[in-house]
Amino acid sequence: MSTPSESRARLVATARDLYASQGVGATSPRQVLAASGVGQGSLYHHFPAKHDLALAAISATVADSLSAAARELRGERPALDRLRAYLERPRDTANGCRIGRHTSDQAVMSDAVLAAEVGSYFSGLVERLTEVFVEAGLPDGAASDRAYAALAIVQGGYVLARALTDPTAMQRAVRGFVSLLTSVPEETQ
Amino acid sequence: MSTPSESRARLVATARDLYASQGVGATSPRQVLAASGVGQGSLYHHFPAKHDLALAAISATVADSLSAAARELRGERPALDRLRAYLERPRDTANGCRIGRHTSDQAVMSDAVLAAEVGSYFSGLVERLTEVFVEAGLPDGAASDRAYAALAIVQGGYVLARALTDPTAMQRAVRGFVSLLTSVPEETQ
DNA sequence: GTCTATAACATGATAGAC
DNA sequence: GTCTATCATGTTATAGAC
Repeated sequence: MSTPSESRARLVATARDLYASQGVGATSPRQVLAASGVGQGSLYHHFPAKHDLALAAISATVADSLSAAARELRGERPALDRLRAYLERPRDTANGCRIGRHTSDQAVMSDAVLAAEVGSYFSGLVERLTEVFVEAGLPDGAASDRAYAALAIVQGGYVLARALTDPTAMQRAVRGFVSLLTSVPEETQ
Repeated sequence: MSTPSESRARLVATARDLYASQGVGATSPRQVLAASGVGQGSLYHHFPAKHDLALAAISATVADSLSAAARELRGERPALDRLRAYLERPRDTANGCRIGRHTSDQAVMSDAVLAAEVGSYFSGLVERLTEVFVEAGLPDGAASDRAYAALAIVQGGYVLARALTDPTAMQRAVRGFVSLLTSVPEETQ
């Protein structure tokens, strides 16, 4: 950030897009160059190695996605309404989760720094979701389990939608989960 | 299958292992050669292109996993007991789902034949799971939604366990889901 | 059916001028 | 900070002998 150059910003933005649609391992520095219109020398000036570009792109996406989720999950409405809105929000099922997809990407998971970045996204989400279930009246242990389940529904929904090339797969999974949540008797909520 | 050679079988077995731990895109033919101990000429004799080896390996894994799941999900015990056993079965959370992980693998998803193979795995599982929920007394629509949810829990559980490098993440997600299933009043089951 | 050699190209990165 | 040129290595095959 010493010199917030235009090229650097374009490289990161382009990398984020390509990583979202192709993954990190399948995206070469050359592809980022071509798509961003920036020259070869610039890339290696700002990002000495592929790792550095990946770190900049992934951590920016993690930060954006985490703060968006935090915004959605707090608010005035009842806790379970916010949760439901979060689960039912439209998602880019064609590409899968921008962060979650990296769990199958060797280029990310074999790099301890990048893998930690992915981990921080999910531990952040687990925290937010657990808070919501605690606010809804669940004891800590049950709230935590349910937070993991809610997150798994979303991540698994992406997998199903991609595998079946059917965006409604995500909606069905969410509906199947939400219908259980809302039909549970008050005292066990 | 015209000539069931030893080399061919070893190549497929090695490819299946490497695909499970690294993905398809990140696994080069050379790596398969080295790990299998087979020579270069043999590979390209049996599998003219990388696609052909990938198809053989993926379809074998799909067939195995599907028939294992079908075996687990039918039987004498009550439907929801079988479902619960299926969800709680130990899984290789270190590597993720052997098939599900391919939904983030460009080498697989950009190849229509390989992508269809992945799709057939999930549509098969959805069918089996829907049957179980129908048997448990749910109307068709709700049974289908719940099948998608159950599958998403498993696939999402893999993603969480990998991201957090914590095998218990899968168990928590499953527990959060199963606790909802079993606390729902009889008439809505 | 298996071997060795090698081709054609992409990848990740460096060198040095401007 | 950006450019062009180039490099060593890996990848996906092909060729042709055995």
